Amino acid sequence: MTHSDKRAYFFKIDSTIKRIRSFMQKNLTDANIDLTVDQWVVLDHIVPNAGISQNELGTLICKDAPTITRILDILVKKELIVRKMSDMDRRKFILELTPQGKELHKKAFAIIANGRKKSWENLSDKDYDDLVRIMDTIYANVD
Amino acid sequence: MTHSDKRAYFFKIDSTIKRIRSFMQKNLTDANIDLTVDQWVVLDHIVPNAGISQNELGTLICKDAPTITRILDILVKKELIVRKMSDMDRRKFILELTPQGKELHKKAFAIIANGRKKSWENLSDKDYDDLVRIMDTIYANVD
DNA sequence: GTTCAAATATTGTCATGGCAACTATTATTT
DNA sequence: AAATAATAGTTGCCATGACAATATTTGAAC
Repeated sequence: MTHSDKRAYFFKIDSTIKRIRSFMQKNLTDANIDLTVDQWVVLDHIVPNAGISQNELGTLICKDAPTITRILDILVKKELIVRKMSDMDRRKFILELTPQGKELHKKAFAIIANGRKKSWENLSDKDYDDLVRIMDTIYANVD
Repeated sequence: MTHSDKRAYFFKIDSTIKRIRSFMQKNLTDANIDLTVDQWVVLDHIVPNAGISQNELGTLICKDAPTITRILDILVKKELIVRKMSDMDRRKFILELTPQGKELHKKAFAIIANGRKKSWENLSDKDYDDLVRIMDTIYANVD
């Protein structure tokens, strides 16, 4: 890798991820879905993990505890999820989607899936494997 | 690309970039350099572009005008850069590093260069080319 | 030359992210 | 059992990012 290449790679990834986020956000907004991309990520990870705690959710989606708290506050206010006290451990909350939450998740999923498809056009399965390997390698290098 | 792969790629990139940023930040902080990663990026792009305007800088590093304004406010307060009025166009500022700014940039550069090297271990030139191509393709897809 | 449109920068609001401090609860140690 | 440590979650502060609104200045149209 040349010197100038080394300079650019953080910035390259950073600007691309910002652009993808903005694209996904626009798709959601255009579909009249009142969710940010991060709120979507949270919703989408509660669905297959009903009853998950806030900490577990944070670990799962790489967000720290304060960020989880604040996103959940918003989702509760929007009546998309509920925090239930855990009987086992009264420090914990049990997270679940409301009926409206499930409905909105379903609607948003179609939009997001379409966005993922469009954003990956002209790229192959091997590209995907390479991307994952490169991301995982960097992740391990900076751990 | 399989369904489950499609689901994961935004999140994969997002969490990796967060980790890289945190790694670079720790390197700076450990070296007693009072700069955030984004403040570093701004400084580092004024150096080879002395006299650049705020808008041009924003375009260069993919940050919007308000973000540039606020990061520059901080850098001015830290006495690392100065905003000079443009004689050609009184709407514009001309950005330059102070002597302290140049000194800190030099010190930070060594830290960042080392971090880049470490973060890219076990990856090849071809990996870099692939990463850039994939990022550019996605960027174009969502444009 | 005045009017209108565009460009530059700033400010405001809200969402997210990192960090530290804090409360409440549970687990461990003795 | 009491003291201590660890865990779960919240709140505060500041930096960044997206978006909208604004002021100032410049450029274009007439």
